Amino acid sequence: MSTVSTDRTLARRQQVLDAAASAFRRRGFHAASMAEIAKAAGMSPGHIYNLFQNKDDVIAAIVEHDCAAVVQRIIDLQREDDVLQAMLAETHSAFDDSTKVADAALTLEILAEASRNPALAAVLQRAQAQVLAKVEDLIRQTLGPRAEQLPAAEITARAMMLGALFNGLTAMSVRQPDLATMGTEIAPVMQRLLRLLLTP
Amino acid sequence: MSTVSTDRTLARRQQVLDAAASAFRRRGFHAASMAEIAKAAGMSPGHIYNLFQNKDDVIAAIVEHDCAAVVQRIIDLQREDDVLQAMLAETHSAFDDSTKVADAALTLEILAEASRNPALAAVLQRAQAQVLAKVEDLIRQTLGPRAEQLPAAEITARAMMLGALFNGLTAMSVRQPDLATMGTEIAPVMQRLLRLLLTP
Amino acid sequence: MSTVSTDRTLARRQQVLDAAASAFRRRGFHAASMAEIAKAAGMSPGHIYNLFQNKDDVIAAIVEHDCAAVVQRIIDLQREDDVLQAMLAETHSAFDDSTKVADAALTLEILAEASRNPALAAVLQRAQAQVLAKVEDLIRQTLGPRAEQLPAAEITARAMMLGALFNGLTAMSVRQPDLATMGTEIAPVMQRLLRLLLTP
Amino acid sequence: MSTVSTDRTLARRQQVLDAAASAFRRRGFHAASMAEIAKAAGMSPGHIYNLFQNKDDVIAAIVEHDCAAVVQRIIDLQREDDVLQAMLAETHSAFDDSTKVADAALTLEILAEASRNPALAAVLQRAQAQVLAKVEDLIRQTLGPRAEQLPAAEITARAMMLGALFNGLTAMSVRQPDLATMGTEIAPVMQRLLRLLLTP
DNA sequence: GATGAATGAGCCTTCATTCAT
DNA sequence: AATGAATGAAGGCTCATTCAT
Repeated sequence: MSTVSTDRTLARRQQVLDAAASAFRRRGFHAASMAEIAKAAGMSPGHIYNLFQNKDDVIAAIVEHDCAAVVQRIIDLQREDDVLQAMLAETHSAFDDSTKVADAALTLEILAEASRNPALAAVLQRAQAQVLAKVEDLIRQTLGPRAEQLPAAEITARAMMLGALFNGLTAMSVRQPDLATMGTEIAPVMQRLLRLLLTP
Repeated sequence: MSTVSTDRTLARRQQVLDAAASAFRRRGFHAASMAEIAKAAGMSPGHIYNLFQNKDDVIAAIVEHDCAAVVQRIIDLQREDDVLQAMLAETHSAFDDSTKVADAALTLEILAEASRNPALAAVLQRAQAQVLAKVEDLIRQTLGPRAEQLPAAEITARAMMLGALFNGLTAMSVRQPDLATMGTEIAPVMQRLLRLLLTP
Repeated sequence: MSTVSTDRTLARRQQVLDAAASAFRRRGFHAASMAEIAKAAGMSPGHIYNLFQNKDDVIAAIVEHDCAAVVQRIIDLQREDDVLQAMLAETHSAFDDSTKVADAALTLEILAEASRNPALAAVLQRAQAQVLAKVEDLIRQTLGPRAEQLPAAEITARAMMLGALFNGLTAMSVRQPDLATMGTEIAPVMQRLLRLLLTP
Repeated sequence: MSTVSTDRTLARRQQVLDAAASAFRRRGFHAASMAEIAKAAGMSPGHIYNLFQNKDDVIAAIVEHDCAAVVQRIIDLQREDDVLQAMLAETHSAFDDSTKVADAALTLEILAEASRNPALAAVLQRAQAQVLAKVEDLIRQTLGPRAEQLPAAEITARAMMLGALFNGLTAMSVRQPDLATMGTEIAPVMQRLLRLLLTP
């Protein structure tokens, strides 16, 4: 593993990440084989080991990449006129959008894996720190001027609970897939919860 | 696989379930081998297959068993004077209690597995239906007489969000294990959320 | 293994033989498990080992039993007015009768097994000696008075070739199952071959 | 499993086929383990699965290879001055040649296997079609000019019975290995049968 | 940089057989 | 005589990883 990263190398890495993300989402982390990923990435299995240390290293890179995507989505959210409404829409798609459901599976598997793999846990925590900071930003924004009256710990706690809420919906989308059927009923309750976390 | 279950057979099954639950919690579902479980259960690998159809069947039995435990915990909760306080205590232990953290890993892995294993998904959904009903009971109780004024769908939605909240905390305990350090800060926010779900 | 054989024991043995023959025919010798046979025979797996030494011993007993059936069929044949026509009918059923086709599979498997299992080979050869003798009888009968003019070795050779012919048809029924479709075309050729072996 | 086959890959495949054929002949299809074959082929068990889909695929390849060998032997036969005499020699070797006897075991086992394994059955039937066609050629040749006067179905029927005869001898070589002792006696009868099938 | 042939440990599962009762 | 719980060796197969080229 050389530390120099030419453009070419970076592009090759990205090919692997794209292929792996797709394979992991489709088949799960354990079920997706390196051979399968290599094929989808248009290179030999051996070469993946020139770009990544091992399979765990690939998933770690994906976690970091996904984290960036989450951060970006929060940034997008900040630009919305009605943040709360936008979040509700997010809630719905967690159950309706099949892509999101597939994502849920991978997210859960990564969390499970991380709870037993310290290296992955470290990556996840670093990523989480970034997301948390961004969510705190968002909350400060929705709070408006009164944000300054609240202690930082309160903001952090709200951000955490917001995270718990969305992660929990991911879990529930597996536990109760038929949720989608009665999805509309959830909105008002979710709305009240969000308001409680986002407004003074 | 006989359908009759003598006391002896039941005890043997339980030995496997205990050994498997421990192994799954310690090493994960995929990493734990049947040989390992058999050894811990004090029997031969082959004999496990006289008691269970296969590895999936073992995890399914564990899911059902865990579901019963959750239902029981809710029943215990209903007997508490201050349900809300008891729930807050539950929240804390999710981060402090190392047993709970180990449980979290298994829970997440089961959810991930279920999202790609229809048989397990079915078991999980059946279990979930029971838990949901019980949580609705609990909510009706905390709502008191005004429960009758709320539509059933509202109660269900609250129960679901309560589930999401606790499942979300499980996920967050992996994402941010250092949460325990600042655990106390979370309590007030959690308390407000719970009150919103449990009171009129 | 006691050497005394009460009526009850004999009956129990027969139950096993019937169950085993059925299972072997249906699933093959290797694929049929002792547990499966025990169930079909209405007894425990363990008890089979009170009646037979092992799985090979069961198949050996079946071979002996089948041999007796073959001998009986030859005796029946001898009573026919037109032996040759009766044999032709036999030829047809080898392809048409699905029971016979299943038998063919077992016969072939037993032969394969015997070629590597000396004990089974011995049983098979003893059985074969009986069948051969009976076929020689049959040939002598069809030859009529002129049988005495032929050397014994000639009769034996004819009997052997008759055996080869029928065993060969068994093999061909696997190699070319579509034979049944054009079965009628074979009759005349078979008839000539049989006449060559059965008449002076 | 790539569809391209380099020389190297082809050679490796052949190593497996040789090792497997030997192991199957020596120990039988079910008794021979992939590990055993891999060792004899000078490679790891895992690598066999880069060259063949599974154990069945290996036996299928052997069947195809053996079929080609049979076809070749028929071609050789066609070049003989006295086809009938050459066939008689073939008959003898079926009992005398220990290689042939070992072959017999494998042949029988393959037939048994095929009768319960549709994929193998398909391979066998395709192979058989080729052999049958070649035998028909041979018969036409021995019939000489009069072949044209016979209907195609008659030729086919003769070819089939010829196949049955040789397959039957294979079976008989297991049923009655002592046949070799009196082998000479069989020749005249066999000769007459062959003449009946090969001449007008 | 890139290949892909090759490894080999390890997994789940089956099943003939035994033995305490 | 009869049970059936229990064994444990063995089997086919997968796959992350390596390394000669």
